Amino acid sequence: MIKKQEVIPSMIKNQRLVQERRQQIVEGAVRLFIEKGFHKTTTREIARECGLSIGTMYEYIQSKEDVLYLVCHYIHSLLLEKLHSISSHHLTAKEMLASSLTQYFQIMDELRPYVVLIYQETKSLPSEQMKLVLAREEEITLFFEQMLVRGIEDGSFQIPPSSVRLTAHNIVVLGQMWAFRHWALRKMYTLKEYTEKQVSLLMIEIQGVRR
Amino acid sequence: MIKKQEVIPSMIKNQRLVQERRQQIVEGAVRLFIEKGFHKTTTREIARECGLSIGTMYEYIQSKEDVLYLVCHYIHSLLLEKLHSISSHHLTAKEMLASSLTQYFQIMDELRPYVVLIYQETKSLPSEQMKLVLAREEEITLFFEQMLVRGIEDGSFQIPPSSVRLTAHNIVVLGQMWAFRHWALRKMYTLKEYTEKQVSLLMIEIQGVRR
Amino acid sequence: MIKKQEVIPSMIKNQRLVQERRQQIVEGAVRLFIEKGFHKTTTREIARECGLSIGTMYEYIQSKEDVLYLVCHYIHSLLLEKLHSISSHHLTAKEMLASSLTQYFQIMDELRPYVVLIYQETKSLPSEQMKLVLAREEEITLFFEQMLVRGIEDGSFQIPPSSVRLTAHNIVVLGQMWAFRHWALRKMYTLKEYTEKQVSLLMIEIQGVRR
Amino acid sequence: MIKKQEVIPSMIKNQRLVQERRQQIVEGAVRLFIEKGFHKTTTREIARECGLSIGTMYEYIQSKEDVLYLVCHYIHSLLLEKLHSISSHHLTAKEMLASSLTQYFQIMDELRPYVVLIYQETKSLPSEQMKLVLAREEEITLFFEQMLVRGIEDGSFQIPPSSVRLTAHNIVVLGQMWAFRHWALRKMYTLKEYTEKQVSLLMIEIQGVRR
DNA sequence: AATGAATGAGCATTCATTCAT
DNA sequence: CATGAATGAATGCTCATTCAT
Repeated sequence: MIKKQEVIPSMIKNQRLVQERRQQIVEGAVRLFIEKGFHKTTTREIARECGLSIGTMYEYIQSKEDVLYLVCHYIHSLLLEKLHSISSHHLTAKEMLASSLTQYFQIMDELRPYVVLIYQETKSLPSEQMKLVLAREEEITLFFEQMLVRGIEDGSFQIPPSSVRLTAHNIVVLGQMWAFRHWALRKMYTLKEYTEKQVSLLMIEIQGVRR
Repeated sequence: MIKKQEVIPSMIKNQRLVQERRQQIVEGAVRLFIEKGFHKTTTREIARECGLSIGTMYEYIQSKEDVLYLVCHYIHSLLLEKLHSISSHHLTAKEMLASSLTQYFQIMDELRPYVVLIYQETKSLPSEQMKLVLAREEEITLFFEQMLVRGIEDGSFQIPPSSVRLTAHNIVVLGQMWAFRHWALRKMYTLKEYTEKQVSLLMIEIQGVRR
Repeated sequence: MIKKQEVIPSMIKNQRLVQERRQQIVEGAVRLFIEKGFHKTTTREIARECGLSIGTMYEYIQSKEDVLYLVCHYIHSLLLEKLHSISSHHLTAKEMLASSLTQYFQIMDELRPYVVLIYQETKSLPSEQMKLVLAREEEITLFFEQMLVRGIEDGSFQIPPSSVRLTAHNIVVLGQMWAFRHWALRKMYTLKEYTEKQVSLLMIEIQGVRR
Repeated sequence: MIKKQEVIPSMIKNQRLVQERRQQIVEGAVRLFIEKGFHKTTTREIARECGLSIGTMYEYIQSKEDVLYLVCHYIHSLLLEKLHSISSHHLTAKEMLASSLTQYFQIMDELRPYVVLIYQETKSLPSEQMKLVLAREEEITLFFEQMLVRGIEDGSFQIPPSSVRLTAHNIVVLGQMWAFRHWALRKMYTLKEYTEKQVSLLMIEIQGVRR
């Protein structure tokens, strides 16, 4: 599911090296993109930041947009990895979901600048790569959707089938919201407070009261 | 509330002319920004699109970022105007809110590209202007917050005071979500379905079940 | 016939200025192209040579290839202009042709570097512009073709119709040859000697001996 | 006469290997140069096309210009080889020349893209190598010059000594013209027609009518 | 002898902004 | 007030060549 679908060609043959150098590039670029945005970051800056010469960097990518794609891919990988490592050895489906949500909100807090970056720069990708990134974004939704489906199947949740996906979207968005509205939310709530309130709301939605 | 807080100096004295020309600029720019984004739009294109010469345009702004600020300001004006014109001659606070939410979702649908633009380009503003734009964004939240407060005061809603603002944020975000996740949501829901489900969820939140 | 078919768009509105500046560009570029060839000349060098800033130069052209096109166009204009100003107030068609040939060879000598440039760089043009340049090249052939036709019509020349165009091509090429084989020819012949011999040969061809 | 005048140093000692690899390089490069020109072909492309690594290729050349020189040398070798293999077991000098001319025109047709390449890219050679290439070009002229001299000596041809070399040049150029003016000539003549007309013209020149 | 990763000077081109008219 | 020609620093990207392995 988190398959590394590398669509970007490289001039370099040694695949191990390609992986390694691209990791370097991504790590340098992500810092800069967060700090000043994709458009205001120059390829020269990226090269300097990741310790490669401009020429060498271009042996591993084809265009500046490729760097953005690699960065988005990397962020989604981080996110999906953390998501899938969520511990779920709980007894009831309800408990498991609540715990997952809490952990998800925690992740959103940790990756706050990354989440904002994805939100703001995905649109700068060439359409082909944008599609791939959006597909990965949907994977996150799918993660929660499947969790919900399991709860429905064992009778724990009462969400009508037509609402399952929307509920998953709501979960995802209310989590990301902590990142992209942080400028406002932080003035009133701590992560803990925010998490408690939103999880509580989502649990109501999931238990199907009045739906 | 929708006070035109003009922070942008102009070379031109005649204030009526300044208003008029800036409206021209905004209307041209917004089309282009939606189509190709702020960074990929050139000042020349903006001038051409709004029927001014590049020189004349610069008599009314100081930098390209000013245009972005004017555009953001304009979008928020549109939004706030529509929001404040929401009809509210209903009997109960509950009914009034439900109707407002429905109308708000309708507005989000109409202004979809504008909402997305605000989401993606606000970060390109100089920090001073970004603050002003975010303040206007909070005004939208405030609109719903006040509506909730009225409902609480007359006993219709049971939201703990500490959650009022968050609920307002939730309303705003679940509305904007129809715009910025439209690429995924449109595959499953019509605006009507989306509105019904989300309004229903928000009404539960507001009526304070298990909170 | 020497119609200035300007196909190259410019950012500048004032057409007189466009003409003037392009003339500047062409005059600078032609010197450099002759000296070092099209590919080894940089746009910065062209700008410097013609006294424009690089930015200003690009207001009058769209690409480096455009400069090459303008240069080719200019050279053909020079050539065609000189060709059409060939005096031809002679009595017989035969005399007129001989004189024209002599003057044509004289022109080829004067424009030697230009002729070589056209020969070597036309292929670097985008195909659309190459076609236009080749069409102008054919105009030169046409010039002699028409002269031959007139001589045939009044009975002075005995060239079969199917050979008229080839004869015109031969005239043109034997003239250009003085330019592009000059490195070898100059070792043995002066322009005068070369002209006499080739004109004499061409006159035989035209008088149709054994054809 | 077709002596391989190797002026290009190599890192490799084994001369047989040097010959072999350079042949590989030339065969790859000539295809690319014809297709897209010398300047628009990259060394990487040449290496790929000839099946060598870029590093290996550079063991056998010193610069990209060296490849161009090798290519020019190769083309001249092809040309001179074909030229010298022209069958000449005819009786009279006149017949022999006519046959040679016909076969030469045939060769020019076969090698059309090569001839054009030489015409357009020789100027890109460093002057030292350009001289060598031009010397080989003169060898072609010399081939015909010698044929003419033999005809003069046995009384078959009546060309004044001062015109022999020019006549040889004319032969060479009228042959090459079929290649470099093919874009125009092909519209009116087949190779056969072209050959007949030009050979006929050249035979007049050689038989010295009115000279 | 072969390889291919690394280099960075250099290139064509863009574009926000200015300012003389 | 309006115009649009002029500017040049800055940008993304290329590619011939080298050299450690």
